[in-house]
Amino acid sequence: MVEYMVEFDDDYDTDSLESTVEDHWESVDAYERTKEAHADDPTFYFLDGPPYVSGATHLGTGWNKALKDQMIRYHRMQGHQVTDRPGYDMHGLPIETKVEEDLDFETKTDIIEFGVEEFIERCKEFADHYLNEMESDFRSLGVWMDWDNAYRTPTTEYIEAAWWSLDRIDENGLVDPSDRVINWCPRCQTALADAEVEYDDIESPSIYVKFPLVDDSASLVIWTTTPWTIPANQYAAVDADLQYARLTATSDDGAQELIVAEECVEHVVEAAGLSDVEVVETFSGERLTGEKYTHPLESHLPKQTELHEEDIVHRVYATDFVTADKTGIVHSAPGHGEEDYEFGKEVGFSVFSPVDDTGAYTDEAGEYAGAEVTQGFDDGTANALVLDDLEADGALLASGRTAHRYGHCWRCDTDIVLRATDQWFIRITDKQDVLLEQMDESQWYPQWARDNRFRNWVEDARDWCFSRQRYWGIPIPIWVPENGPREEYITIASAGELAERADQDIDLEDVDLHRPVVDEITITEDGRTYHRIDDIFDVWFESGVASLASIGVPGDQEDFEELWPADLIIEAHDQTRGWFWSQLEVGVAAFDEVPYEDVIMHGFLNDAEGDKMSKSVGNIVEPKNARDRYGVDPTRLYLLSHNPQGVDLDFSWDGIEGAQRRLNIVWNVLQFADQYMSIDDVDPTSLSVDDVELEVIDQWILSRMESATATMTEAMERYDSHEALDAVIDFLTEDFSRFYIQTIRSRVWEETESPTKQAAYATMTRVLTQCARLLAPFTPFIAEAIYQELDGAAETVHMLSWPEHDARLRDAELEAQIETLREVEEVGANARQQGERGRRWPVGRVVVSGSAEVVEDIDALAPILADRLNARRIETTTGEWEGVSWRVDPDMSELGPAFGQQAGAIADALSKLTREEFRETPTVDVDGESYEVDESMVSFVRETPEHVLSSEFTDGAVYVDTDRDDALEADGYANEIVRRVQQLRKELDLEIDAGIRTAITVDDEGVDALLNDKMDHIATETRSEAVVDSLADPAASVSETIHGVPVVIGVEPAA
RNA sequence: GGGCCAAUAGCUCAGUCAGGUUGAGCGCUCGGCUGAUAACCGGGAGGUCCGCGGUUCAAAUCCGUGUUGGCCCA
Repeated sequence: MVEYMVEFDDDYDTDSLESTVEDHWESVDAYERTKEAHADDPTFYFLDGPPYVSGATHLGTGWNKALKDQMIRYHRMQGHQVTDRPGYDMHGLPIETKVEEDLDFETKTDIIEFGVEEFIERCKEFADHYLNEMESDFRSLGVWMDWDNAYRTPTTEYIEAAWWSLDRIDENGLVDPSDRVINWCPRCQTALADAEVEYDDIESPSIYVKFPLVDDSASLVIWTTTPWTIPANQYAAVDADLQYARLTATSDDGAQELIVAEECVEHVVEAAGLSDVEVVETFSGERLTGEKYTHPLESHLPKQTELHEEDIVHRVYATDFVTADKTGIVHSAPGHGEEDYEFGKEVGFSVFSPVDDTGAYTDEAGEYAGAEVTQGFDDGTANALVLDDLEADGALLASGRTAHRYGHCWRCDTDIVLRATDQWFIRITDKQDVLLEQMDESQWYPQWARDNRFRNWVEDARDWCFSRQRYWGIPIPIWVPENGPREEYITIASAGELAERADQDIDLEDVDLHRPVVDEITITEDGRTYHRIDDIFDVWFESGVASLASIGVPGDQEDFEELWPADLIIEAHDQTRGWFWSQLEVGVAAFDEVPYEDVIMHGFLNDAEGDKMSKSVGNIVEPKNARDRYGVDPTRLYLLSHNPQGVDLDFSWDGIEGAQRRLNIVWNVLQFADQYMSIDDVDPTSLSVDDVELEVIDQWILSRMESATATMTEAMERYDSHEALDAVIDFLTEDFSRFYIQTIRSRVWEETESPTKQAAYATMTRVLTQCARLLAPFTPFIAEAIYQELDGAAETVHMLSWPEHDARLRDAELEAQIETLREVEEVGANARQQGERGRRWPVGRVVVSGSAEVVEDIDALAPILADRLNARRIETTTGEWEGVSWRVDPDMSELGPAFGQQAGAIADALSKLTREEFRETPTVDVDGESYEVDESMVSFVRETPEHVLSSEFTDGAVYVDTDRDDALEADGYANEIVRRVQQLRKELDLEIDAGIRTAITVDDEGVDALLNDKMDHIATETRSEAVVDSLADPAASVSETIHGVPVVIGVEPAA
């Protein structure tokens, strides 16, 4: 017996198998050995996209990591030293808000009172906690990454990557301190990136407000859903080319003289309930430009009176953002609207934004100071106060409510406020041509993700506001002069540089560069003292530097030269606008280069109904649920069998169960080989297919394996990994288990040593050990088990190389022959079934008719076919079977082009003909018209003769002759008896090679006589040392009627 | 409101690029086979190829449009 290093159960028990394999990996340091094995190979920089560490992982994250693990393992096996540091995104507002919730905080003030240092410590603890949970989930899915060396955003290493990148971007002249309108969360008191704003339908005021013109008796009518922005109004916008109308009308408030877009008159009349409407004149928007108006709330807003004095304020401007919607005139508040702001800047407005960080009006808002700016209607809020005054002052033409989409903070759901604030920007729009060019340098799988989705996004890109007014993040390394201006800022590229230039002593070994520590550091140069700005980085900027941080840049410039940019990244399609983008932005802004070469963009894992998995719905499947129920390999097989390129996956437990079933077959195949080699005391490592006499079926399975290997390699190279996985699983189940193993059973069941057995063992060993390697990237546990069971020379299968294609073993002709054989077998089985002839009962002959090729193939393989169909003889003929009649089968693909609309009717007529009739007169009459049909437009199908059962296949037909004689009957009865004895052996739980004594009583003289000659055969097949008339006290027995003949069988173990 | 992706058997998916009577696996059902197998083999039932319109002799496939779901954006 061979001593195996690792012992496995006979059954496919994933729990025990996986823990056995894990123990083995640990005991031999399999992961470390694997990396060592590739230490001198060419490098391959795989970059892990860092998942965000808050809350539990769901199986979609598991899918992502399984895909990564699969590619890492594959590239290693292909001879690469693969970078495999996992990453974690640990900073940011989500964690801050969770910690705030834990501490019952309401606002930022609470944090300051609590102490920033302590708060940051809590955030770190929170992040570490979830990091550990996630890591354990990932590891439990068999993912091999460098867990002890993960890159994490709060480390000094990572912070330096961000600092260094910003410094580079600044050198490129793209850093821009600027006040701009941004999304602001009043609760979190910070700017939000566009990506951090979520939209929902809410109800808001919908109001029509009159702006009385100064040099005209009419009023402009504007429409808005944000009454609170009216106190900040500075101008009104129209479209120069749009037609506007002056109308007179009567409302509840009396006579009105109004100006709105001509197309909007009807709408306004209806909304305001106007009567006696008369359009006095129409004119282009151009004519309105320059008109001065009076702010409708001027009496409540001393600041507006002041602004009114400025010539440019409270005038009408022609802009390109006005459409003929609602009134066709837009009230513009540059402090609170992005387009309003951009245009206002061009004209030269000084921005007026009377809203503070908490979302309350400032003193500049006059009597409204302190009121809360929200989208609601509550008493005392800005909207309510403004509405009341507009109405009281007669400026409110109409007021209602409207449901529309409005943004809220992704973390705390607070309605966002658009507001102009001092922020820091990267002017990425300056680089748009480089962005597009570099985007095209990367290869995306699927390609449409790049050419449609991503391009669309990049073309619409806006400048990047990277500053955030929060705590838990990388501090922005910008120091500004104490008394301004902030445009004269300096940037710091590393901790070392900071230590050199700082006024304070900094212990580089020990310093934590987070707030508040870094806030205290000042720099004094040339007589000026600089203080750090309070802001931290947008977390997307952090993720954008991952390609640097994960290889230790800027500290490790050597790796930067050698590895960067990354060879491959793999994330889901939500990252088009996320990490794929933030990386491109940083890469281009800092280095004019895209930081990744290949991108696999996979889909989302949705629930069984196709709906998003979400915590609130409660339909989340966690990795450990799947692992506990079906095991890691089945879960991975299920996930990895799906297209990894852009397509969503609807989760199903049945799918995992199906995967488990397929692996069960793989396991059984291993057990089969293992069992017989053990009985024969054969050491699989001593066998080689080069040293045995291979039979044709052995050659075939080896050829098929090489074909599958080639298919896999080719599919993997274009990242169609699911096709690769399908190929090996298909090979193992369809070809190896269902065909090869079935075919060789009689060869290995023989008790004596034989060359044919050696050939089968050598073949099975070769197939299984190679498949262990082919399975390794996908189902690492069962792959290891197979390898250790049959070889085990290396510590782990995962350190071995991907199988190279062995052309010597390929035989395309033989594969085609067997393909034909299987087709013939299938239709033969079909014919047999029609004849109700069970497979234990042999038939006299099977005739195969078909093309010369089919006949040649079948002749070459006749013994195998005879065995599988249980037929005495296989006959072949290229001619036709006597008595077979033929009818005409029209070919629509030919008739269609030839006869157009008549094709259908012609086909109907043709199908009524026999072949003879057709050949005699190849014409049909349809609607009195006669059509001549060429024979190439039809084919002929067999009419089966009644006494022979037949079935057709592509290139021929199979006829099963069910005539029987005594010899055939004898074989049938013998097979039935053998089968029952085997069943009894099994019931007795005998060793597979144990001897027995068997008693057979047949209560039918004729059949009994027939069986006389078969007793030796029965004895051999059942390992019976003796077949006797009766046993006094059989250990097991069965009494049954076989084809109407009562039979009693008894079995006992041989002495 | 916009961009992208998807919709085919009860379920999960091929087939769509390149038009020619839709396939597989699972499930169901009937039968067969079995000393590797909780496995396997064969037959059968099961389809408005999401709807509508167009192009064409011919559309699951191409075009237009709508619906539903997903991702992203506004």
